[in-house]
Amino acid sequence: MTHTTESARAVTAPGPRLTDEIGLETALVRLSHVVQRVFGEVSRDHDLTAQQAQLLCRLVDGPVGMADLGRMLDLEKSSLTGLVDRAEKRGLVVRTRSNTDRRVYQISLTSDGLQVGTATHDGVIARLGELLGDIDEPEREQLTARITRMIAAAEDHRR
Amino acid sequence: MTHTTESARAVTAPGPRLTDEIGLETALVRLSHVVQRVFGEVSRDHDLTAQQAQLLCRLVDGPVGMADLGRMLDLEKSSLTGLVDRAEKRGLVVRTRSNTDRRVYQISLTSDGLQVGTATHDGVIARLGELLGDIDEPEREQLTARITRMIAAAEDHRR
DNA sequence: CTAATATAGTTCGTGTTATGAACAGTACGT
DNA sequence: ACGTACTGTTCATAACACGAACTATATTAG
Repeated sequence: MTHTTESARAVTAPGPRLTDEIGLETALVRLSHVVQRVFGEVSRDHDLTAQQAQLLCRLVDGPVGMADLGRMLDLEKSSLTGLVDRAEKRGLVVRTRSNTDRRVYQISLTSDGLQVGTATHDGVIARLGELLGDIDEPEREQLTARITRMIAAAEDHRR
Repeated sequence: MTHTTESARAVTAPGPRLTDEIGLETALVRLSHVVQRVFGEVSRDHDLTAQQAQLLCRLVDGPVGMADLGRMLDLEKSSLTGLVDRAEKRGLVVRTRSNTDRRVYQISLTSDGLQVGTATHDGVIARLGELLGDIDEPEREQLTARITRMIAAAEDHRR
């Protein structure tokens, strides 16, 4: 039987495989990393953290309550409170009590937030467009469809 | 002329567009988010943070120096020091001085690290496979090729 | 060979991100 | 009116990430 706690010894690798020939799933992981990096770089250009930028991007289509926002961003409510706090302190975002349900705060962009949010959003889209390079319309649509299906599957899996 | 600093007023959105019909670039952002979430969930199942899991996954093919690791993970060296410190404290990873260059530390997995690293890796791949659903070989290859090209483009862009 | 420079990592101080538990207020069904 | 569910905050804690300053080793120039 194997024991879980090992002495701190290095273990030599089986075979140092080079970067060639990666599978689709691995490619997806790498791609995700690339997208995150792009997001981070563009955000930094606008003096935002990646998370703040994500937040702003989710608000450009209109105010959203904390709970919905938490679901969108996959954050615990306490995490979101902090994120919104900092964004509010920077004047990017405002909390407004809902009229219909006095528990909920509607989070909306200030005009500063809208400006920097759309700028970041557009920047990210543009950079991703560059990375995509030349891609004809059929492939673009097929790709979009495939990804959309994956996202839907992930959404399903969440119940 | 517009001034950068605005009073903290909410700005009403132009048009609350629903989730239908998103562009490819946006789909990529969402997909990236999904992949990150999967990574986080699987990591948590193995009592790892997403970053620790990323670290381990980068080491399964053999030891890597801190500098290379930093480039792989896109981390400043000071950030990486902390990440490796915590991983080492958990017995997942070991630092070994290189024989040829006595400045560099080779980071290698312990057998614990190898085990949990491959388990996490396999888990992520499996979950992504589920999300991909049925996909015939030609499309799979086309998709892999497209993504690989994007990754290469990103690598290029970094100089 | 020595001096200058570059590279590998760490340490330290600071700020951000993320979580869970405990809590307060509001809505809603019975 | 009561219990329950939901919305959001506070608090304590930990991981994460960065830049500047620093040590030590390697490399290059003269």
